[in-house]
Amino acid sequence: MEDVAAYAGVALKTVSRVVNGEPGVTPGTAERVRAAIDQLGFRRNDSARILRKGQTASIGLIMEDIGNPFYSVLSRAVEDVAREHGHVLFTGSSDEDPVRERELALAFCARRVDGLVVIPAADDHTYLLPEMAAGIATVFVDRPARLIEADTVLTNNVGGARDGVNHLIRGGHRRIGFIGDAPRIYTSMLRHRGYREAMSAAGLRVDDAWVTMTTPTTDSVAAALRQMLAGPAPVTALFCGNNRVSVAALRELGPLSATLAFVGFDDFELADLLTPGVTVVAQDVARLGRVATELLFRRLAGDRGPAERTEVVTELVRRGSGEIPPP
Amino acid sequence: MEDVAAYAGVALKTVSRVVNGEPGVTPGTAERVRAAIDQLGFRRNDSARILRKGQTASIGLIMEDIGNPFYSVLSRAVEDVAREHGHVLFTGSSDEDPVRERELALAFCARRVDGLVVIPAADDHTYLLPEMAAGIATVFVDRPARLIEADTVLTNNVGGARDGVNHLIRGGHRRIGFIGDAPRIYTSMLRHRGYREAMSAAGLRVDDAWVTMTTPTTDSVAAALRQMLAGPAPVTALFCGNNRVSVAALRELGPLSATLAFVGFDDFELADLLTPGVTVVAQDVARLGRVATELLFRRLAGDRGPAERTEVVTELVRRGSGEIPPP
DNA sequence: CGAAGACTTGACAACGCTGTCATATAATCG
DNA sequence: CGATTATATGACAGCGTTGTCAAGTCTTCG
Repeated sequence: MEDVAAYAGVALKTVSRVVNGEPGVTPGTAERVRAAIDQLGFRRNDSARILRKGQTASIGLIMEDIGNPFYSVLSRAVEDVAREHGHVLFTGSSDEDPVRERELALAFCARRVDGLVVIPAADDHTYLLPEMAAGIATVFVDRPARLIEADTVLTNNVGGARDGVNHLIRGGHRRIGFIGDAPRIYTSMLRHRGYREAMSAAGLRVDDAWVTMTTPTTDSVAAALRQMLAGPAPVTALFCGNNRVSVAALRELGPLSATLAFVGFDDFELADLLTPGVTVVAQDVARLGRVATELLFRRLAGDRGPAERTEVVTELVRRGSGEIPPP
Repeated sequence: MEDVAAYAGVALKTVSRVVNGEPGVTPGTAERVRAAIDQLGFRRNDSARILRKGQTASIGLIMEDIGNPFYSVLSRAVEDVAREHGHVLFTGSSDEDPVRERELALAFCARRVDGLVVIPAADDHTYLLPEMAAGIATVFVDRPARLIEADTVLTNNVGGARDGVNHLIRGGHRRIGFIGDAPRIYTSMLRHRGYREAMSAAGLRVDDAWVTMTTPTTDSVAAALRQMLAGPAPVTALFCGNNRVSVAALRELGPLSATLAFVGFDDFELADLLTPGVTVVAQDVARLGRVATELLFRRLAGDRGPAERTEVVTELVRRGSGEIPPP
């Protein structure tokens, strides 16, 4: 900037004014400065600007895995809102590892992001308290913060699962299986609860052999299916707790999927192309990201109200697999 | 940091030493400083550090749309390599818009990222020359840079498309259709070339009605299919230029997909679950991202060789749809 | 024509950190 | 025990901006 100033024969500050479009510079002078900038290929160093202003115009997003379509769609929604506010976006994948989540969060905070959107993996977020006290706005998405008060945007997990299971019950099913992700995962736990609630509200018994909750692998899902389909009273319908589980189960079921009624939590691409089409409880992932990020920017704009908790509703999308009648 | 120093009764510089784990601090002093840090909730301000050191330990990734699984997988690979090198990652979606790509690139550069991984949309990248001259390493992925010399990592598009079409030809097909994305897109253009090459190498004629290249929409793909399946000599096989086109075509084909041989460029989730399973020319997207980012860090480590151009090979994955014989 | 006001421009400090170099203290050795 | 060396600590400048305030120039109007 000093070089530009010298080249244009003005003071440093005048260059700063031109660069930032501040008023009070004669058109002629401004033109000379711009020419010098072009000539010298000058670009403002935002690091210095950030240091001086204390505002980075950036936010951080921490999720489980950006490679997973669920999070990538969410990520895009967050990016769009950030962009509307002139912010750029840091992204990081925690792989469900609390240590890594913390590392990422602190790395972003050290870079003085203005705010943080977190899909939490940790079960203790007190490590964020000093950062939040220091003014870094934080919104939690998809799962709530643990041990601290914070803004949260969630899907209606219990209600959605209940809707899905009720759909099967209305179809005449009485023996319905459930395969979910590991129970320590918040959404997994709630969807399981929704399943139990729907069953018990309909006066239906749940056999232990019908329920499996674990990180889904080919083997674990195959075992779960064997277990619930064996014996004299096999399940006639299956509810899956998320899209990874659904896909694994459908893969394992193979041709059997034509006769076993199926509903999954989470929509996924091509669900409509399979035969039969896969009935799902769809979450509006983009909306989740959008709502959360808009809340974040409301905070950044100065909203100091108490922590908010928003729920985004789900939608039952019927495609055929949920409408298979019991044998 | 000054507060911490005062609290611990040492000089600023000593705090700096402790924070950075520099040698030459008595254990007792270090302990006192650490206590003060905890007490005051101090966190180093990386903005200042960056300004001082001139190194941001961050890289930027610009792609078409992080919400698209292709890019999100790539993004994850880039993130992993960045992490191995202790860098954080900015991401941004250009939506194929040259202006937006440029804005993002310059925004990242202004924040003084150490390097840039770009999946280009623009057809002129000279705007990056000053930045590259200023030392920002840049690697282009999936498509080459335009009008400048730069490191590039590409998929073997022509060869992959040729392989896919040859597979159909070996299956006995002589009338093979092609639906690709808009011809201005680099990969689209090359895959089209591969299709033409394979056909002409086999001495097969290509009817104009068999080829459509445009941004895929439900309507455009439906029209393309109608056109190539009408008349006395309809195509007996179809090759699609990317996964979006493939999915749209499969959706439009419906039950017809059981009789029309099909191969698509790009793998996609659940391709194995459809009936028949979808044969694809798979690119190793994660590898693409990994190779590119490793190249970037080689540059950052000081490698000043001439611009490199690497190709990543494709793999034909047979699942059934490509093995349907001609009627 | 002189004073008040409006506008343009510039000098300088400060943001929070790290690198350099100087100084004070402790350890080592002939 | 004094001289030398190793070690621990601190003072200070400077990274490239922007905010503050003062100074200079040009209008305007009584």
